[in-house]
Amino acid sequence: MPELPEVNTVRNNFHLTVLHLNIIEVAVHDDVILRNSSPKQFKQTLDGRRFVDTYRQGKYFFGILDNGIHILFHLGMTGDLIYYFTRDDQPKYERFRIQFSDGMILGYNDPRKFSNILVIQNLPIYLQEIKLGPDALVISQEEFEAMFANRKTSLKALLMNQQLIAGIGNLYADEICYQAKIHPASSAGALSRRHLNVLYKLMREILQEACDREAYYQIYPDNWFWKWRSDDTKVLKGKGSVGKMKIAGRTTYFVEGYQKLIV
DNA sequence: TGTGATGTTGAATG
DNA sequence: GCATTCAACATCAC
Repeated sequence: MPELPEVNTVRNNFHLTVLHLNIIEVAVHDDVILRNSSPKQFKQTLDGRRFVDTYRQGKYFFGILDNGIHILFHLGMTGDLIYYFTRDDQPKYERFRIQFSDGMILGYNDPRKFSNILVIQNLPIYLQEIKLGPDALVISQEEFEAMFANRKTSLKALLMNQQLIAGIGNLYADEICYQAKIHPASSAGALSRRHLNVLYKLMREILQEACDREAYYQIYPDNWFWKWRSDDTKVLKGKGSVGKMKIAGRTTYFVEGYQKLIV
């Protein structure tokens, strides 16, 4: 689920549903994803409070309580926030739930339990500790271009490095490389100003478009890569065959020939 | 039955 | 200290 557009959508929904509502009950079913608090501490932190605002940087989404404490909801690979009213609708892999004064329940669902739920006293210090880079929709073109200087790593690894630029994961990295017609294994430091210009523009376009469509894949534009990458008999045939390889430890799809390898 | 999965991290290496 | 790579994390679904 969760790269920048997905997390942004989670944030928007959070605003539309539970912001400013009083928290009346918190229940923890599986505490593995609570990385710096016990279930008891977690409950005490939330009980009787309200979320009054949120903050998102890359894939890091924070709910801000009325006493200034931040709760990080990092969704990992499979985390999601589900809203419901009756127990029948409780999601199958709910790890904890927060009930609000209007009866709405926020269920935190995460089959794979790679989520990180943290209680954070001081947001700036935390962000500094994890050295989180600027959000991909906020970073300036100058900052973006400067990241690439003298980098030995691959384009894809750079795009997915959250300490350099926050928000891009495996799927959107492939999409950006495809639309830019640049091979994801290209050497980051070897890209020209022109390449970087195209990459920056496309990165913003793709992420913004995905945010606008609320990360709802089915209504993404037809010419996007993700739709066809597993089916090279169709749209991509005229461009080349779809290649698959591991880059930066992740399965990577690209179109041979069409995406130029720059080294 | 194996394999891979939209992420991060800490250890290991250079 | 910095840059980079990669196994490990825990579990489900095809």
